Amino acid sequence: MKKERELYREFLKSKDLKFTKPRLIIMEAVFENHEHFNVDDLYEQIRKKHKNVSRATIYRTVPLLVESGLIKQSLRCESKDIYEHTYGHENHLHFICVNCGKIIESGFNDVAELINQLAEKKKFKISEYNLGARGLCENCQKNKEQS
Amino acid sequence: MKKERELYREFLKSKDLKFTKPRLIIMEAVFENHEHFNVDDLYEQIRKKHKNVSRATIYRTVPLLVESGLIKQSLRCESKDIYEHTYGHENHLHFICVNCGKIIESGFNDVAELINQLAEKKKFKISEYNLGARGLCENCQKNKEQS
DNA sequence: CACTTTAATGAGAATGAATCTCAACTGCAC
DNA sequence: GTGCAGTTGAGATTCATTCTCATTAAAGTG
Repeated sequence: MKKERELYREFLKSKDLKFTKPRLIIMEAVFENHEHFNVDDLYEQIRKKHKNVSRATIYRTVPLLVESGLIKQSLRCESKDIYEHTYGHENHLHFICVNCGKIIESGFNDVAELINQLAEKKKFKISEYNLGARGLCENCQKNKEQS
Repeated sequence: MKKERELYREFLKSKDLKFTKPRLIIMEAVFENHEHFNVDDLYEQIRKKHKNVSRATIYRTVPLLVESGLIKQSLRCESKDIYEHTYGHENHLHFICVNCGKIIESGFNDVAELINQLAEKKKFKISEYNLGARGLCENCQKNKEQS
């Protein structure tokens, strides 16, 4: 958390943006818990402690966190944008259960390299990539069988 | 197109759904041109020939085409859901230019297998997966350098 | 520390993609 | 052809996200 905070502060400074209270509160909330979140959940979480941080500010701050490289946008889930931590986390693959919304992660090594090779061939400059699969998690498979 | 149509008809029958004129018009429009589309573009395209097909019907029909396996949902682009053909097309990777919206495709062989292996480990049943990268296409890289 | 400038914030309004409603319509089985 | 359940069109509605604007607060300067 300490390091994230310093990186964030430096990022803001480099962009001539102010290190404000709401921006700090939101950043701390992001790194407090989950590795995946959407703005709505984040808003609820922040509201428990800070009644006066508005949705708009969260929507304005999350893209800053993305630009700073601390988090990245992930696949959508239930028609909401979701985000995940990147700082200190390896690239990974998401298995998203279409029934219960559960997100299962799985590491991989080779895919990143493959993608980079292909991008180079197409002269495409990657800023971010996503790899995700939708389907049913173990539990939901069992439940479906029964019914 | 013939085969798509037959597959679609069979699919509808198997689900006790009717093979209606709007469902045919929409399906034909989908396979007429693009391999990538969003509902808005599809609506405009259909409107040129058929003034009385409504947006709602397109929004209702596209999920049927997905369920039938003829198309699948792809990564979002410019805050709209986009879809791509699957029938007769191999799996591929998308490079999406965040500047001009261009979608560049690239084939791959190994990723699918890797994903399936990982899914099996996690006992996850995949119905569909996506692999996409955002960044800048060749043109937009050049333009950015100049300005 | 007070001052000044300029960006950032909160609250609610606005936007826009996607979904829903419901009366009118149409496949299709008989 | 008849009947009926599933479909449709049009517009209303929803809901995530973005915008507006008056108010507030960083943070450099003297």
